[in-house]
Amino acid sequence: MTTAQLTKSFPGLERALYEELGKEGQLKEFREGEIILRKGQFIRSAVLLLEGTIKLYQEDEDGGEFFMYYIQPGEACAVSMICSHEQETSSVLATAATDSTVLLIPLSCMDQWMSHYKSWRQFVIQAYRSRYQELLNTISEIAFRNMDDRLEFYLRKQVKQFGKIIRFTHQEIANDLNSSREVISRLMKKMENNGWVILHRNSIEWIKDDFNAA
Amino acid sequence: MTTAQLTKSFPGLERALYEELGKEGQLKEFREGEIILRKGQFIRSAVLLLEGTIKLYQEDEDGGEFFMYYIQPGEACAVSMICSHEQETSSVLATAATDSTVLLIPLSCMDQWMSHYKSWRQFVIQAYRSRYQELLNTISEIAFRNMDDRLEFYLRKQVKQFGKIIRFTHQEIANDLNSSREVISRLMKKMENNGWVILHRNSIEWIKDDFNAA
DNA sequence: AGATCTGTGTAACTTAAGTCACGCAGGCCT
DNA sequence: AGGCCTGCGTGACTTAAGTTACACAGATCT
Repeated sequence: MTTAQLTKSFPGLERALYEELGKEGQLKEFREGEIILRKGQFIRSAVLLLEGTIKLYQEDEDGGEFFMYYIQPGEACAVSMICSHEQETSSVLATAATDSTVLLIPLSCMDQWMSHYKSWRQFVIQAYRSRYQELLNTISEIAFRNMDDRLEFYLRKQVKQFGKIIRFTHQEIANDLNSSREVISRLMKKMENNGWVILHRNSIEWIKDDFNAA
Repeated sequence: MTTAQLTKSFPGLERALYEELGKEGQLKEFREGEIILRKGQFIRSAVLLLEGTIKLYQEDEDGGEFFMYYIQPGEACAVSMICSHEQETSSVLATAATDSTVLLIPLSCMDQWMSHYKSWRQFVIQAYRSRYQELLNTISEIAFRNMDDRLEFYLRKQVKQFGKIIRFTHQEIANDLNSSREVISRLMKKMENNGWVILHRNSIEWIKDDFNAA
C-alpha cells in the first residue's frame, strides 16, 4: 500500500501517518455479499474502507435485519473503532454490498495515533459524527414516517449510491425495511402509477428526476 | 470546582486533567424542564453532566419529539462533542429531566486534551460508544418491536432512572413514544390487569419486581 | 417442448395503532 | 356548594401494515 494510493481514499492526513497506515494496516478483500462483521463478533481491528461499499444492518434476535446505512471509500466503520477499544462485541452486521477492499488497523495503533496525529483525531471524530448522524436520520425515519415515505427515502439512497437502476428484488427491499414483500409490491405499484419508477423483473428504474423535492 | 468534586463524577482521570477541567470548565445550572440544547442550535462547548439527569430527544419537523435516552452524571453529551468540532448544528433536543449542573468545556480544549491525556481520549471514545449503542438499541426497539413491548421497555427505563413511582401522565408518555394518549391508556390498563403496575392519577407504580424477565 | 423456479400482482382478510367521541372522577377555585 | 379543568377509561370507527392465498409471466433446465 503506497502513500499515493492511500491519499486518494483518505486525503489530508499527515505524511508520517500515511506511512504508518501503510506499515501497520493490513489489506483485506471481500467479495460482494460476504459478511465483514457479524453481530456478536469480537473485533480486534478498526476497519477503513478503501474500495467498494459496505452495508450496515441492525440485527434482531429473531432473524430480522434492518438496513441502516452505507459506508463509502474513505470512511471508517465507527462500530469497529468503538469495539476495538474494549472487549465488547459488535452489535451490528456489516456486509460487502459490492466487492470491497478494506484496511485493517490494529487497535494498538489507534490510541498512539490519537495522541500523535491531529489529522487522525479529526478523522476519528468525523467518523463518529457522520455515523451518529446516520443513526439519527434512521430513527427519524422509522419513528415519524410511514412506509411509503420510508420506501421513497430508501430508493433515493440506492440511486445515490448505485445509479438509477436499482438491482434489488421486492423481497430484498422488504427485508432491508423490515417489512413484507407484498407491502413493497403494493407501494411500488403506486409509485409506478405516479410515474416515479418503472418496474422490471429484478430491478427498478428510478425516473423521477426532481432529485430534491419530496 | 475542586478536583475532589470532579473526581466523584469523573473518576480515573489524570491529576493534571482535573486541574484543567476545573480551570477551563464553566459551571452552568439548569432547572427541571429547561432546554439545554435546541435542535438547530450552534454548539460552542462540550457538555459534561455533573448532577441531575438530561433527557435526549430526536425532533421531527412537525413538532414531534421522540425520546431516545437519558444522560447520567459522569457522562457527556456526545452530540455536543461532535458538533463542537465543526460549524454544524445540533440535530437533537436535550432537556433537564431534573435540576442539573453541567460543566461546559470550550471546544479549543477538546483537541489539546485529546493529544495530551490518555484518560481524556478514553473518556471521549467511551462517550461515543455508549451513545452510539443507545441509538442502536432505540432503533432495534422501533424497528422490530410493537408498542406494548416498547412501552414496557420505556417504563423499565424510568424505573431504573427514578424508581418505581413513575411521575408521568399518559399524555407525556405518549409524546415520548410518538404515540397517542388513548393507545397508552389502553396498553397501560392491560399491564395493570396483568399485575405489572398500579395506575394512579399523574403517576404509575411499577410493581413487577422480576426485573430481568421479559 | 414440457417442467420447474423465481419474482411479481392482487384480492381478501386480520391485526396494530391512531382517531373521534364521550363520560367520569378527583382536585382546585370561587 | 357549584363550576371547571385535567387526566383517565372506553367503545366505535378508520387506517396502515402484515398475512394468506392464489394467479401468472418470464427465465432456466431437461
